[in-house]
Amino acid sequence: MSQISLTFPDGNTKEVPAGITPAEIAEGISKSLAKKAISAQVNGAHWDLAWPIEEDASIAINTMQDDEAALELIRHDLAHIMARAVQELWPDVKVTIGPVRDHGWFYDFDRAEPFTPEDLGAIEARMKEIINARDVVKTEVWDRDRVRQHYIDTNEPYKVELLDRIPGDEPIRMYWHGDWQDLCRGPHLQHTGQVPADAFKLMNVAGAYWLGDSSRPMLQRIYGVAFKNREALKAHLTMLEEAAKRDHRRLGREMELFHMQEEAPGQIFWHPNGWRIYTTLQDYMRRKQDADGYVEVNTPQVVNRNLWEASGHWENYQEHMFIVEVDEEHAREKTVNALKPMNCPCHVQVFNQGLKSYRDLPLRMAEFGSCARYEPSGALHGIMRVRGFTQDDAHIFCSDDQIEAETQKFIEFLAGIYADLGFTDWKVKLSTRPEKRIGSEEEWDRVEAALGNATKAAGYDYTINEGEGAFYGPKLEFVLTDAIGRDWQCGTFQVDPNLPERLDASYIGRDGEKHRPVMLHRAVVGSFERFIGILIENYAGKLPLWLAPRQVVVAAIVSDADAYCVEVVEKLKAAGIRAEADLRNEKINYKVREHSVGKVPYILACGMKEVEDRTVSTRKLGEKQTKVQSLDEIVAELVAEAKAPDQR
RNA sequence: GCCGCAGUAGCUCAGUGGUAGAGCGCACCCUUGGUAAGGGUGAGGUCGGGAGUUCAAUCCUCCCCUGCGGCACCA
Repeated sequence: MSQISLTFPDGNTKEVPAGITPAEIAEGISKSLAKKAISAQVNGAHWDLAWPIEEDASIAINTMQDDEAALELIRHDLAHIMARAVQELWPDVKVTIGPVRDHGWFYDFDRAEPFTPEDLGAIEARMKEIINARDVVKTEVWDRDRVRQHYIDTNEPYKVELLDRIPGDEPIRMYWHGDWQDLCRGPHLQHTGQVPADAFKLMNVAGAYWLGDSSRPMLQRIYGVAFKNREALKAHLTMLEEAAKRDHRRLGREMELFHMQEEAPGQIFWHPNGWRIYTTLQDYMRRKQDADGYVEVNTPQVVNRNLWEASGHWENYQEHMFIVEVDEEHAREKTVNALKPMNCPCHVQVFNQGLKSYRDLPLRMAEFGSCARYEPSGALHGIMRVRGFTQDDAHIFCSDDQIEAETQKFIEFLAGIYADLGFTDWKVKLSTRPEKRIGSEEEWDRVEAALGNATKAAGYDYTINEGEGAFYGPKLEFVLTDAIGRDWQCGTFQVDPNLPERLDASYIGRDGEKHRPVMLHRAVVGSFERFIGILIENYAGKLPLWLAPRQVVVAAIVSDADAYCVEVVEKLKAAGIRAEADLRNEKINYKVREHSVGKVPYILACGMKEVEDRTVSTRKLGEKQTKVQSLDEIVAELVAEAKAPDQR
């Protein structure tokens, strides 16, 4: 038998017979390691203890102390255990796939009846029985035809299809625990009892298309979460509760920011508090844009079909457009219009007025453009995904050789805004040429390189989103990570030579000839509606003072202090602070609680002591202790803190 | 759009084949209270919309709308 050389984590090497398994290696090291071992890393790959090693390799034995390997195995095996439990309870259910994901796993089933919450309880109970049975996991490599015949015989059509999708040269592994069998690439634990029985939970059932394809059957997906121990599971469930508390739909109600109702699905009724956030953010963006060389325009909402046909939207985007037909009294035919889903065609119309010179470029045309898109009903989500929204949109008309410089300028612009708004953790993705595209390979090469180079020049790294660009050009996407680790794609930057062509935009070059400009579509926050939702959730409603709709409530402790409270409010208002008095016949405890729930950043309480000393008792949101300050002191402090970041 | 679940007072929710309840909020009264809910009284609902079954429907059936969780979508 041939020998192979294994390298251990400590750098030692050992000659062993080819075909040795990690289980045997662990056994050779120590009895206790053999007992604790759960899997191995072989040349960096996650390796089942039972898989033979046939060539020279580096090897490390994993135990339950190795979090990544342990969680992977626990979650993966739970997917199989759940599938087995389901088939034991309902033998006619067809199994499909069940990958590890996020904090757990999911498994998709084909079953005529929907799973109910009671079913989930039954499945969970059955899973615990399987775990307690400590069934040994067995593995065998089968040849392809045998697997296919097996799944034809057992009437598992999805497995047959999966089998056919496995590349021809990969070994096909069959696993068992108990009598239950599955096709799976592994690795696995050694027996079901290694899975902690009290550290998982089935969360919910949802529909999911087979292979993610909306033309394929809808399956039922059961989601589960799993951890190494019960404490970790509990911590996760607590985290979910905390996340639910910062849900912008809930905070939107508690802070009286907005509401939505069924007469206008996907559109927002902004209340005074919410609209204050909106206009504050928009004012800030306008100042930033003005300072960065943009000109602001405003264009029509309802635009005739002719323009959408010329731009290509009528052909490619019509299903997402609100169509407005108007019977004009004297017209022979109805005129057909659409609410604009995007601003770009209108901006080209502005550009096309009058002859443009190369001296006018780059022309940075901005609009807080109100758009309407008929989003699929299932996509709507609070104020994050809506049918009526306003973008911080702009189009930069420029020549080819200005693309790179404009890209870099934009990234620097965006970075400053994200920092001002409290987001320092964000990344750049470069989406490259898709399969269906226009333009030459040389053009794509050049423009993709321009975007990549500009990103680096601005001081940022990027990852590639292969094939995710628009059909007319590549794009950059800016994804920010919020306070609880969720990613949101907000900023975008797209190179578009297509629309100027379609809408016949041109400028006169230095050579006196007509040239075609390129358009750079760009946005920083994306839609104000969605971005405000992100801000609310990121800050859990505790917005920085400059964005907070109600900045200060002056609360009377006794009614004899009412007049003084009003005086304090007037003084704050005169200094530009958004302040109101709370003179209601309630105890200070009640007022403090209510305004804390309403996320008011500062409560200034005033009783007779404050009246006599002309002071206030300041309580900052989220803090328990209070501070007695003179009127002048608190006004000065608040004025300083309430300044927008660009005005400090 | 697809699968599943849900829709009862402003909010959170309970409930029943015989025209409905709680807590909070709201109004009024008492209380003037020192930093996260003081007490009392009262008002408030076409039980999402439509059709059907029934002597009778908020409750059962069907259709629609909206929301929620996913999936798909996000030229």
